[in-house]
Amino acid sequence: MTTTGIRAQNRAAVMEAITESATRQLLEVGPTQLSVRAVARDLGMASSAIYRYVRSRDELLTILIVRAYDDMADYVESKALRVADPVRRWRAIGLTSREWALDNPQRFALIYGSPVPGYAAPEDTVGPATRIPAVLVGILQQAGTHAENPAFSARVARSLRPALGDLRTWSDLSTQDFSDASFAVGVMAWTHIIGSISFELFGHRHNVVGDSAADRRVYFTFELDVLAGLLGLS
Amino acid sequence: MTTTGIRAQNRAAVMEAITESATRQLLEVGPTQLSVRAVARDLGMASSAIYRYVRSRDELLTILIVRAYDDMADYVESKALRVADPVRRWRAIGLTSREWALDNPQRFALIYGSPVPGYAAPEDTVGPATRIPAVLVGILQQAGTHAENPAFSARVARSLRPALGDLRTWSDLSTQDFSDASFAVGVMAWTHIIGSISFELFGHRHNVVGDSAADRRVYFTFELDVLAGLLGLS
DNA sequence: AGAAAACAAGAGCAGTGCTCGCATATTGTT
DNA sequence: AACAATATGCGAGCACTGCTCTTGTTTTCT
Repeated sequence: MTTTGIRAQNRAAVMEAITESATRQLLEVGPTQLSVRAVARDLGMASSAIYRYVRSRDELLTILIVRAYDDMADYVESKALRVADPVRRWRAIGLTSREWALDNPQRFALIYGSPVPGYAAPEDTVGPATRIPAVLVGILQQAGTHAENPAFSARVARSLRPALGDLRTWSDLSTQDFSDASFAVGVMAWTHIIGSISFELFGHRHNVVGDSAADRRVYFTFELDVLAGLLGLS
Repeated sequence: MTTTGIRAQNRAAVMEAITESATRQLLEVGPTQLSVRAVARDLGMASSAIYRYVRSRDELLTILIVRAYDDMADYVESKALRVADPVRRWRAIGLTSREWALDNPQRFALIYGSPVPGYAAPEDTVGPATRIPAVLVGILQQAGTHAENPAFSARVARSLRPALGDLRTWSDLSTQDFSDASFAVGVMAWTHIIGSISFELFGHRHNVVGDSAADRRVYFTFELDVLAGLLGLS
């Protein structure tokens, strides 16, 4: 095994130190101001040495993106999977997602704000990015097909179904436990959670919802309840 | 009048040339890569001369932000205000907002993505930013209080009302034409429009909704219809 | 006409991402 | 054990960035 080699061990340690220092800088100055040279200074090594471990600044940001997705999913799962009731689990997903975002605004902006690298979302990110939505899918499966609102179930059957992605990507269960309508509304619900948090974090709630933390939380909870109705959970 | 002075005229012309060149660069390379020096090069002037017209790079970005808000509102208003029927006007707001965003992804990211300057959203931006929501508020006023869904009207009266901003900021009409519940759901609707467009533009619809432009449009229209039901418009 | 203000240009500072050549230290192979 | 291949670290350097300061010129106001 090469893992016992001095070099391999050291490499892993340095790699960890780089991401750790970069994460710390990210929290302080934000994604746009994150500097490879500053990370090198922080670690006491030459700036050129960093490039032995990280191909470019964009690759460093990609690493931070993956870690942010995973950390957020860890946090949300640790709280939401405790509660079994579908409605309460749904609310837990929303509230803990928002909590994590308020505690890590720069990291939230990194993953859900405007993409900082050119445009390519590397494949490494899709797995961690879908962990929380996967929990939401589980709720909808558990709750059954109650989201079959006649108002749009006809529309779904007619034209929406072919526009949706493959449901089997998201679950091993048969599709009869998880209708297209539920999936369509579930995507809406997740979109709204992230959209609302983004609005709050990026300053678009000014003069719309009260500025206090309590007001913001009340309104967000209201949104979760409306969405629960849409999901057929209430 | 100083406007007839050679210098004042020239200053206005240079100012316009700067923002015009900056906008062009914004479309090409995005907000993060926008460079003051490149604008100066494009205009054939020394880089230091730009700072006679623009205090800093952030101020230049703020100018572009205001223009983006205004251009988007111009476009949406020019289409949506043509149709009188509330439901159709609502759909027009959503569809034309998305159209503008797809045609101007970098400018959309500039105003609705992660804030590029430190954190301060200058006061100059709140006016242009609320033009489209104001149209939406007009629809809700015209449609009356049909959004009084009993499911959450009680909740609104109980705890949500004090968390909302002052309605009078948004309209001259009396509040009896425009309930708190309508306002609360209206904010949700606008939040969702921007959130959904952001998801689509920033790559979060991968493997969720089909990749074709037609699929994306079908799903977005579905969202608009669901929201119309929420708004009490359908 | 002369003072005051506005403007343009260049040099320069401190910082950035990234590359290249060179020295050193650790590996794998004869 | 000796040697070659490889991995790592360092410093210099390139081209770029935002921004400031000084110097000289042009327009405006008194």
